[in-house]
Amino acid sequence: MINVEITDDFDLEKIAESGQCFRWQPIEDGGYRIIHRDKCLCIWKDSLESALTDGDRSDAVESAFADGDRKGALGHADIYRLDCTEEEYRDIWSSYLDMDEDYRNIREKIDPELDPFLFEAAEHERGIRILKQDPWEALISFIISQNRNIPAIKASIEKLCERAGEKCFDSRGEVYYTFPTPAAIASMSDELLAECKLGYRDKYVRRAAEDVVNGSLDIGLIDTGSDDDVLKGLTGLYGVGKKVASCMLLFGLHHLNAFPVDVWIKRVLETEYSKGYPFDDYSPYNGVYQQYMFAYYRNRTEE
DNA sequence: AGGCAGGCTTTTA
DNA sequence: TAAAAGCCTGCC
Repeated sequence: MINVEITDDFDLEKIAESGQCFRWQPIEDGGYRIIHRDKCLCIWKDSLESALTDGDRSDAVESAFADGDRKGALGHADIYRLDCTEEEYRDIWSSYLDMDEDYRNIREKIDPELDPFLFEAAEHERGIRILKQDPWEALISFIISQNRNIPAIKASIEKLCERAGEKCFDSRGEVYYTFPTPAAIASMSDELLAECKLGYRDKYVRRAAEDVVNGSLDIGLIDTGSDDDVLKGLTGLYGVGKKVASCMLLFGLHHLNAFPVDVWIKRVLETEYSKGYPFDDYSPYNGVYQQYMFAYYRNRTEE
């Protein structure tokens, strides 16, 4: 168990509810269990007070930033408790959580006078980050996502993992399943795949898995060339249109300028930006702002 | 070539 | 019953 000090925008619940990841699970004491590749992390936000009284803080706390001490001294800092080693945090989780990116800086580029809607959205959704998820998992997850709401997506993905993923145990002894490899999905029977309730998308998922197994799709080589080239390559896949390809770009390949347009964002563009959206002004962070608007508009209209 | 209608599985609200 | 982080096919 380690403590990590985070000074940048970072909100576990907002990330979990943002719709970019589908396997973050709320656990006891307001924490979350995160599965990434074959690893599992339990993370809790601690109050600064409890961390201070909990033994020697200076030894226990690892700064999330190279200049964390300076930022921590100026602004506020939060302490998080993670059930991993310092090495695992440095090598895996800090990268997965995109801790090298300064989201506060990205957020503060928004001019409240020029773009009050985006400013309001970003203020409201402050704490969202763009995770560096496994590309294969992101591709399949967003193929599954099409024409379904988020609870339904989560249910299908969890069923898929239970049936074809690897069974593991977290630090609390709870079971978790890894996201299935292409080979594991390709070898599923029709009956087993049908149990995941993918509907008409099951053939897309199976095809993607088969394409990787037979070598016609190399996930490691997808991200080569210009953004347009990568997008073109992705939309060539069966069941992958512009929207799913954009999600793969943003959430699987971490192109922060990718801008997925789904039914919610379409409404935002129609109602709030009928005279056009200034993509050029927001490059290369269009995808980050998209996440603020997506979450904000969705939360607001679901009230 | 590019656009549009219709169909598609199942869950959620 | 309509809508859901859409896409494919067939047709024009």
